[in-house]
Amino acid sequence: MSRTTIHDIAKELNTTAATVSRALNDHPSISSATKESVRRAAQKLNYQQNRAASSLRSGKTFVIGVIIPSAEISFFGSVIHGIEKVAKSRGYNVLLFQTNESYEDEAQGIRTLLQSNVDGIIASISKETTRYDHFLEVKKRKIPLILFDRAIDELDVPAVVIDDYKGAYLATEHLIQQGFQRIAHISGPQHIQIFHERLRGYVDALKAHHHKVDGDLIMYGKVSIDSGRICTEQLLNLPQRPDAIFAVEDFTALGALQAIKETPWNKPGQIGLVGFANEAFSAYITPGLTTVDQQTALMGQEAANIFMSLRQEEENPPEFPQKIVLDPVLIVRQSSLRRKSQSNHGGK
Amino acid sequence: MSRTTIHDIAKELNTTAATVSRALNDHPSISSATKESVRRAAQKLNYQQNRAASSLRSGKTFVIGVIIPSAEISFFGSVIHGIEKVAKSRGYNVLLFQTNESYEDEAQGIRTLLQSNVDGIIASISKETTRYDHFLEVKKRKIPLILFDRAIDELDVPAVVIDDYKGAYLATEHLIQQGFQRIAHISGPQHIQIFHERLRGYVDALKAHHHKVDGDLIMYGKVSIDSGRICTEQLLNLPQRPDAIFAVEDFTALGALQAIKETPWNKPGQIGLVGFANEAFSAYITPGLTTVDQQTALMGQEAANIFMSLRQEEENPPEFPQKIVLDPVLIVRQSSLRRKSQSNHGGK
DNA sequence: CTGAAAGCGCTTACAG
DNA sequence: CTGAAAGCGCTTACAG
Repeated sequence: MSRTTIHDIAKELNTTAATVSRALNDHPSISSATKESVRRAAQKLNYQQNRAASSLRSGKTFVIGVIIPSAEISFFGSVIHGIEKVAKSRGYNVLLFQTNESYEDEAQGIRTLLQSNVDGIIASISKETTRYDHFLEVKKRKIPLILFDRAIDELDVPAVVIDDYKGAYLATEHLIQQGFQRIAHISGPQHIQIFHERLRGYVDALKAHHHKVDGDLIMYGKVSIDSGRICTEQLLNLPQRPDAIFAVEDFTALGALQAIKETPWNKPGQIGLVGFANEAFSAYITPGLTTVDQQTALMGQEAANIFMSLRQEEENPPEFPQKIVLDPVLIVRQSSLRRKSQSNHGGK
Repeated sequence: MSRTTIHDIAKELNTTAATVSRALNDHPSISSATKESVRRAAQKLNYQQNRAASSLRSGKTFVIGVIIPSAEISFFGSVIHGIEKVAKSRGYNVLLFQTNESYEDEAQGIRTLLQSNVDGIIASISKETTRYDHFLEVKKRKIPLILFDRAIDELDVPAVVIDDYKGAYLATEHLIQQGFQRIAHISGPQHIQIFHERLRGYVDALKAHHHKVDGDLIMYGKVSIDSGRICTEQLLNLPQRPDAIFAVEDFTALGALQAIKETPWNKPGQIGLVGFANEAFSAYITPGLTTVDQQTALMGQEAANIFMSLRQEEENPPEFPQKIVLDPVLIVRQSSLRRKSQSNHGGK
């Protein structure tokens, strides 16, 4: 009792496999009567196409390979969601590979995806990766490669990123508009581009609103809860202490919040706080954390959309790789509202 | 400049494709000298196996299909992580399909995976699904099917679940041991098995410790933040109000926490609280939420392990499907510690 | 509108 | 230990 093939259907209908294949693929030169009877027979015999055979012959697999550091990180889970959603709607499937931030695993992943003849690869580069030979191999084989979030300009491939500069600008401007006067920033390592961009956005927003940029108010942390706490303690001990803090991302902001809460002279709402990333916890801590949303699911969708458009233009690919820069979205919650009580009363 | 095939390697070495294939697959009857030279030539020519061709001929794809409601839910992201990790270590890849809790999408997913000739399917059933014909089709084709978390006994297939009864028992016992006297439970809809099991665990723990089971202290909520808040307000207005609450899951617990904080007469630490699921936010709210961890990544790993063992025993499959019940892990944080100050001072 | 035939790149039973 | 040959299930250029 082996699987039904197009030959079984052909036999059933006294026709040939070629006709059956064409009918099932809705080939224009097949009469609609034939198509109808083939479809009926296929249904009756419970036929399922063998994709391996189809792709071996046609060269198309309708599979998109996705390479991410870890599906356990909610950011990537969300991006995968967006990618798979678009892929499915266009008849594509997603083959998933995790790198655990390792270069070796990433190179292995690329090899596997090439062996699987994926029609394209969407990837976010591992932290550890500094050589790009595996990605160059993908380019050499003319397989569409799209990067997201952690993009590498040097590779000269399409990418979807978020506008970190603008997100930081919006966050800082919001604090200014709330009336805060001395706004500090806890940044991260400057060799990582996104952190540097956020610092630039902070500085430019201050300048645009004629606020002084004070080097004492800029800390370089290690991007963690502990680091956020430590930097904040130092900031609050300054002779001229800040009245608001923009943290480079939400975990840093969380540490900052803990330090703020422990400060004896602090009253709720006295020190403004904004984070970045809109992590899962940000809405649920007290006070709710104002932050910058990165539109993660949209990022995945746009990456998949670029892939789809590359498929269309296969014969004459665009001269310059497309780069999509997503707009960050400021999410205002209680942590940045000035001198208001933090009671949740009546909140929902 | 098309891709290198085994014929190219054979030509290079004046041998045949058969020998090259055997050498690359480490076939025992090939001399090690031949294997070595084939491998070298393969490397030199940058050969990558064509998996479509291989699996068309051999019938094995080394692909595991995974069906989940959504990768955006951190629980599933974490399970995928576990599955992919084990799969990769054994040379398998993961083909991902999301159902968005829809029966139609789920059936479509199964169809796609069957067409892709996956070697096995690991799935968590959509909330909407009440017919199982698509899963029966998988069984009929003798393709290993493993369910996790949302398992269906009726299908009679292997499954990995968590022991909800035990998790609830541990949570309740912990509150008893902290010295709380009147412990309430906010449950969920009883037609969903996991919620019913948690209620049973709560009741049995009370009984085992000679606590009275008071129907007034058992609420049936809708499993959401709002519902947790509403149920808690009602509980705290009882003439004989509870001094601790075990919530059916962390979002309900979060709502409960909000209600507790707003209660005027409440002092920190006076009302004990435990949740269930160890959601991403649970560690970061104030006070930190004591909860029950579901070992999500382990759940994925175990599901993948079952698949691997089924592969081994392909010829004589086990008579009864294997069921793995994972041990829940109680994570104690501040929300359940009795009459202690909630200061974070010195915490890390 | 349909058929006959070749071939995608592998694997593997059979023969030596 | 290696080779010749068949075949997995499709698709598609060519012919009619």
